[in-house]
Amino acid sequence: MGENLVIVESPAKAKTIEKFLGSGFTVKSSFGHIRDLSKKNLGIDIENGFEPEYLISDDKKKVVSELKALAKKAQTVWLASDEDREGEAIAWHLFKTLDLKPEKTKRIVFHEITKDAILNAIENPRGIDMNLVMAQQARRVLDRLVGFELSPVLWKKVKPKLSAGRVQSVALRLIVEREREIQQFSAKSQFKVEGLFNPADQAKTVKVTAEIPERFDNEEAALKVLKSCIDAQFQISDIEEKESRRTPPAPFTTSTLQQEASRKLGFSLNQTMKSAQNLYESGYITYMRTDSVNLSKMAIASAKQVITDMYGKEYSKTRQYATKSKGAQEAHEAIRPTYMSNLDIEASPQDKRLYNLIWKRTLASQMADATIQRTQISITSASVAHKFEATADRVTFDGFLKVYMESKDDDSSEEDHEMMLPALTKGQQMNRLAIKATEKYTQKPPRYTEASLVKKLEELGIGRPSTYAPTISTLSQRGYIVKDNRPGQERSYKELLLEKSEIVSAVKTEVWGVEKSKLFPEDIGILVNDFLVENFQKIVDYNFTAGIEENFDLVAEGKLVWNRLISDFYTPFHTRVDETLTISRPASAERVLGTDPKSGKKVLVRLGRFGPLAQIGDTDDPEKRFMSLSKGQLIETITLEEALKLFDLPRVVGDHNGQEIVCAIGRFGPYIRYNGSFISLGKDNDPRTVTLEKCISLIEEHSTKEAQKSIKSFAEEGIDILNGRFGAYIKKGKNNYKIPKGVAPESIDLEMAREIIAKADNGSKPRKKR
DNA sequence: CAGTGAGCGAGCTTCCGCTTGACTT
Repeated sequence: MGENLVIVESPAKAKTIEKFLGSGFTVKSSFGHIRDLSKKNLGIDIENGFEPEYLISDDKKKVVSELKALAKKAQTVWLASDEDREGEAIAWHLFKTLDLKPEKTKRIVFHEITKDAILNAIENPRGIDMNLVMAQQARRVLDRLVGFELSPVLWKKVKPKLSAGRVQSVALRLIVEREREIQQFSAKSQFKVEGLFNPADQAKTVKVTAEIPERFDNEEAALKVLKSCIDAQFQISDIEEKESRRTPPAPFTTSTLQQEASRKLGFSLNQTMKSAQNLYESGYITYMRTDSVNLSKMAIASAKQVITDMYGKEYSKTRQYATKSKGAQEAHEAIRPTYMSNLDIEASPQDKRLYNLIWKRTLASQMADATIQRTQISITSASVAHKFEATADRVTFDGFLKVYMESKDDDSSEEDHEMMLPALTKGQQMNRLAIKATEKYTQKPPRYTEASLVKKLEELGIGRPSTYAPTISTLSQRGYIVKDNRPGQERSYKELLLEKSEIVSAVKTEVWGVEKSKLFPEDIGILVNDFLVENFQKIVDYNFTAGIEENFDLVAEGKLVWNRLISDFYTPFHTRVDETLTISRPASAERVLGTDPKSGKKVLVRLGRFGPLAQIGDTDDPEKRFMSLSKGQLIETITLEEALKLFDLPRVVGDHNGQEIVCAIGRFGPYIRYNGSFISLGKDNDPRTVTLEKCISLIEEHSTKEAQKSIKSFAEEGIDILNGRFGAYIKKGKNNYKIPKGVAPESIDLEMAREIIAKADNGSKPRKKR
């Protein structure tokens, strides 16, 4: 046992550092925070200066007792948690919890996991920075007060089990407000005019496309331009050449990695973080929860080596990047490969793809600028009032573009100039081949993806690398938002085409508004957001976090006392909570849509106990009818026609073997109910129009599948052995039981099945249902 | 698992940020 105990936050880090330090040093991990406020109650003594009551978290008791034993034996304990607010607090909680002696304890920090950095840190220990610890305490207490006072207001005024908080409520607000912007948006159309030309002295196959930069408000204006082109003689009036440079993007932080993995690889936030965790634990990349774009000297040097070897010296350019995001704490390096020379790693295909992305981005960040030659030509005619322009970009030196090109969120960008231009000269005659005017619609604001929401949160300085993905998961779990795909709609647009000397007009159709993996608010999310915006304006203000962060910084600098800050915040906040509880009525979303032409009764939509519903008839009407709203329908936007359509279901389609076939839409989409079982209709069948024949064929398909599902059945006991998604299992009534390892499902007899069931029922308590 | 949408009341729900497993019907 070494005489020195070093404690870091992450076990993977501990393993690496232990190798650098050698004998005499034991390196252990605290697995993050070890103490926190009680989960059961507020955990803050408000009367007594907001004194927090800390408890050792249940899942940390084992770690703490292990560390305590090791600390007792050690000569010196080195607290090596991260150099940021949270890390400093972890060091202090360790100091308190492990009963460390000041004279035997040293606080050290390092930003990169290299031998030099760590040895240097050991040479330069310091004490625990109590101002920074108190800044963290202020952050923690404020978040607890907001979360644990605001959430109960929602339970009383909206619905139980809901939640609100400094971070999640702002994230929700962004999504709800964007949805409203989209709904209020009305697309306008304008005409774009493009021409296709052939340089007079070149082969007929040589063509140049050019566009009039202005847009035309209506068809008449576009037609006028086309008419003026009929007999026009065109020539090149101007050629301009410009050289521009492009610089590579900075190395990855958590947020930019999430964005690029989403855009380039189609990964969700959780997929990205899972893969990154795997890569980190295997030692392939540096720490994946970081807001820093900094690279270690060693990383920069080895990137330079790899670039020079692979592409030549002219491709290398070493660069230091500066973090510009608000509230960054920079305890770690950027996310990069641990060894740049590691091109190929052993990992799952998904992990490999992410690694490859990180490798390329890191390498590119140390490469030369790309130089781009932009050629812009103008084609004009004395008889046409507008000029046509064409732009072509030619990469004269690819530089970093050899390995990496950053993607954009907005995929409909018209900024590509990938077109090649033939050799042209000023004054050259251009034969006009065709001129086309196309009606173009303005684009609605884009819905957020998980990744673009993270980008926005980071810009606002809200949330941290470790919480971006969990925050969005929480919003989903509460039913506030849903990640969904939505089909597009068709719309028509006009096109005018001039060829030879005739203008032909046509109406064409395009599909627009297709949404893939976008975040949509649900009715309950809209209701909660509106309630918070109305009653707690300050908390959901986009600048609230930024303002409070400035105060936390003052605490960290010793210029402000932490509980003074909390008290100034809490007094008005708590008053507002009390007022809202006593004064305001329960929040409900209800909209009257009109009257049902069949019954003459009122049609309304509202939020019921099981979600949004449409209702025909007043609440006191004993014959009132209910239907749940379908996926994608919102109380705020549903029309009377759409609501009435819901009542076409359930629909009796017909009879089969003397049993009724009924179609309806449930929680999991459209289904058939037949003979007591539910059969999915799938996405392609509309329950309102599906034929009897189709239903019967689906029922038969379903029953053959069911037959294959069963391995064995002990009907008299109600026990079945079935094939499921995760392999064979035993089912009795509504409960499922795992088959022990090594037991062939076919070999189970009734006796064995009973035993397995009895064992499971007596054993550990059933897991809490989420 | 998809049918529900009364009402009473006890007991519970909930935050943000650090960190990994355990476990999956």
